[in-house]
Amino acid sequence: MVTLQDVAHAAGVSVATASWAINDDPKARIPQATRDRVRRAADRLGYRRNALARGLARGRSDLIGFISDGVATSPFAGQVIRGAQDEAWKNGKILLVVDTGGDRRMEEKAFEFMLERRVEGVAYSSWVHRRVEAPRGLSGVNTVLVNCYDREGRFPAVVPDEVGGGRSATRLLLQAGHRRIAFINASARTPASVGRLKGYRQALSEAGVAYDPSLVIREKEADQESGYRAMRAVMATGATAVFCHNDRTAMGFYDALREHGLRVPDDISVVGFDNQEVISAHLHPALTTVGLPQYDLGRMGIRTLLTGGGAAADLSDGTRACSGSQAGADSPSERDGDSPVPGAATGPPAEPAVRSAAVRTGSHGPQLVACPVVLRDSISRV
Amino acid sequence: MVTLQDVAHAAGVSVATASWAINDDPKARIPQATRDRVRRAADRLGYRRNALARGLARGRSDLIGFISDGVATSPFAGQVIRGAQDEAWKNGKILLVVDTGGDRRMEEKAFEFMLERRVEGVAYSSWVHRRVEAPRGLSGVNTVLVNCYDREGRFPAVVPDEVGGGRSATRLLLQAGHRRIAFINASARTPASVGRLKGYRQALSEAGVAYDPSLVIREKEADQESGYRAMRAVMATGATAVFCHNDRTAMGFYDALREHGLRVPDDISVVGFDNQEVISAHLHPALTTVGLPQYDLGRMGIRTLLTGGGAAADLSDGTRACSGSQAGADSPSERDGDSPVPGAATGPPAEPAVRSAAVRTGSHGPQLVACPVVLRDSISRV
DNA sequence: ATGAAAGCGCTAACAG
DNA sequence: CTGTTAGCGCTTTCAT
Repeated sequence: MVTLQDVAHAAGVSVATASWAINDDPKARIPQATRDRVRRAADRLGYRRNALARGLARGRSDLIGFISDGVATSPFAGQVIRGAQDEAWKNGKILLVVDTGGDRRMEEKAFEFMLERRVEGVAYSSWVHRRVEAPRGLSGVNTVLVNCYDREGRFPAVVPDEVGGGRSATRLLLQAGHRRIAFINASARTPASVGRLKGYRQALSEAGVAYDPSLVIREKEADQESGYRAMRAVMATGATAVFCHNDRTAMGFYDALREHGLRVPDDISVVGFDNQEVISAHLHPALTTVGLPQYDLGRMGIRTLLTGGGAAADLSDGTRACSGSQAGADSPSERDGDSPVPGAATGPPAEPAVRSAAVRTGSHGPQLVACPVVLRDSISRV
Repeated sequence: MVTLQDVAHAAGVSVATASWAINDDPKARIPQATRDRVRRAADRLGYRRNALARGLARGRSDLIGFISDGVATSPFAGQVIRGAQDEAWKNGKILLVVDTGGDRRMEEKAFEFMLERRVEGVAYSSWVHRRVEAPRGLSGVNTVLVNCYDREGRFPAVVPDEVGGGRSATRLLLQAGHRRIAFINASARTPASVGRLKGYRQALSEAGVAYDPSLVIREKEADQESGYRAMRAVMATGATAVFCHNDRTAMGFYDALREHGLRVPDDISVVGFDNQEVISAHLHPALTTVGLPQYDLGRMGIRTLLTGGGAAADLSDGTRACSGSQAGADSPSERDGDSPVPGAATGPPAEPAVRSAAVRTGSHGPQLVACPVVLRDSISRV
């Protein structure tokens, strides 16, 4: 293993100089010639920095912990990690990911590991948007909650804007001329069910349509079975459109419909939620739905962690703060510039993708990330 | 930040003694009393080991790199990570996960990061089972390929036993009395399409059923559309059962069937592949299918990395080597014991779950992991 | 502009 | 049985 000392020696300079050259430290004024000489020596010898030593000396690890209760469980979580990773990377940090499967014991072990590794913060994320019992052990560490929040609001949190999403979904139907719109909702009081219902009501109200409770079909779960079962009830209401709590529910609804010889969107328009691609993109006809801003949840989570707030960060790179319900329809485009990176040699690749995120930054409560509308073919004008 | 020195001081011993006590080093013979005294001092002060310093001193990081081209993309990859993580953990190691989204540039950066971190090995995994161009940079590092393999076989690899899986799927149908079994396959020559076809033929041949090429419907892709489209062709063959290349294909097939007023399994029996739960578990009727051994791929990958071979590892903990095609039907149960862990204080939680993996260990070619059969309701006896 | 040297927190000989 | 001490590889004053 070749060390900085070797490089210094080979380049005929001291280790100190070598160090400065390698990391091209701006505050060390070294002539370009020397820099190059060191660089070349390093390349020639195949030198590679030792992050352990570096971390020890600098007192920072450039590591960020990411605890998930289920990357595994869900087609969902993956994108969150992607977002988190990209943002971390952009700041010269790297993610230490642990999937605990929700196991408390594992969670604690995970903390232990991370703290020993001297992570600079930890993002605690949930598979499903929910309130969590903020695990003790988190206190004392720079923390952010992703796709979840704690009751006391002790930790900054970033979650999807369920209300805005429900509103967008309903608006889609309203804008297509529907007035009698059913809503198959889950009965458990989750952020999703409460929020989406609220959004549904807001949209109706905005459109001057009276809220009719009998149009809301409550199902215990929100899965295929529910949608399947709810179909009769929905059709009985005489609704011309239905907002399904999620894509899985919509899938079941499609099933039931087909068995009765009914068709989407001719007999009824449908909009889902979650944009679970395997389902929504491949149903017949493809399902118009509202997506979860997974990537952005991860991204904003890490950003919040790194800036210790988030609000400042939003403005700093073009992401616009909005009222929390213009959801996706017109979220601002944002180009990620090449932000300066600590330790230029380890700078991340430029992120070419243009991603968007409409974020509401309230001083109270979790940070809301807008849910984008995904237009497909399950709505017909009336 | 409290250091070992502080603890030593508080306990009235030297740092060396404190170190031994904390890590209860077996080869240091320290009276229990002293150990306890140190431990208590540590607890009292809230001491936490510094893995950076420790790693630097010991010359090992206890870090393993895991590069994925898509945790994000796929509901699949998650379980692989889980398996990898659990196995790593069991050995006192922790995973450094990077999702490159398949981007070459990012891949290289990922290597860089990992090598700087002095990972003890890297698992390079693909979202879909395929041959990969082993990225340069891997040479020189302890490596294992997961769910992929390189042409030259330079690296140890662990992949699902597609042949065995195809065979199991077909057998299921055969055992139910079917003789005319169609196979909707993807036409691209992927490990999945050639392997599953091979397995299909093997099963037929074993059952003394002649192979009839006209029963194999080739579709460009293997998605919902394909299944949907293939339905007519399948029914035209007069088959009483069909083996779909994957669950998505089966989903499309179901769709088409229903539109024609046909029913599963009365009009035709169906078996899928992949066990993509969102789909298979929730179709009507639920789809019998063959699963991908995702968790075990990850697990075996890391094990192979750690033991530098895999063969030895298999025998060492009860996993049986088999001929490579008894696939899942009767894979042995295995209980993960609490293997001894370097640095007892960081030992992983006991893994209570009983997982199984039938593995073929050939000296040539990738290590094969069996694909388990998942029985549901889409097959009827004939 | 560059070098010498003092750590960073811990481990592992080596002494006693 | 326990303490002393020399590193691990790098960063960062402080001199020069």
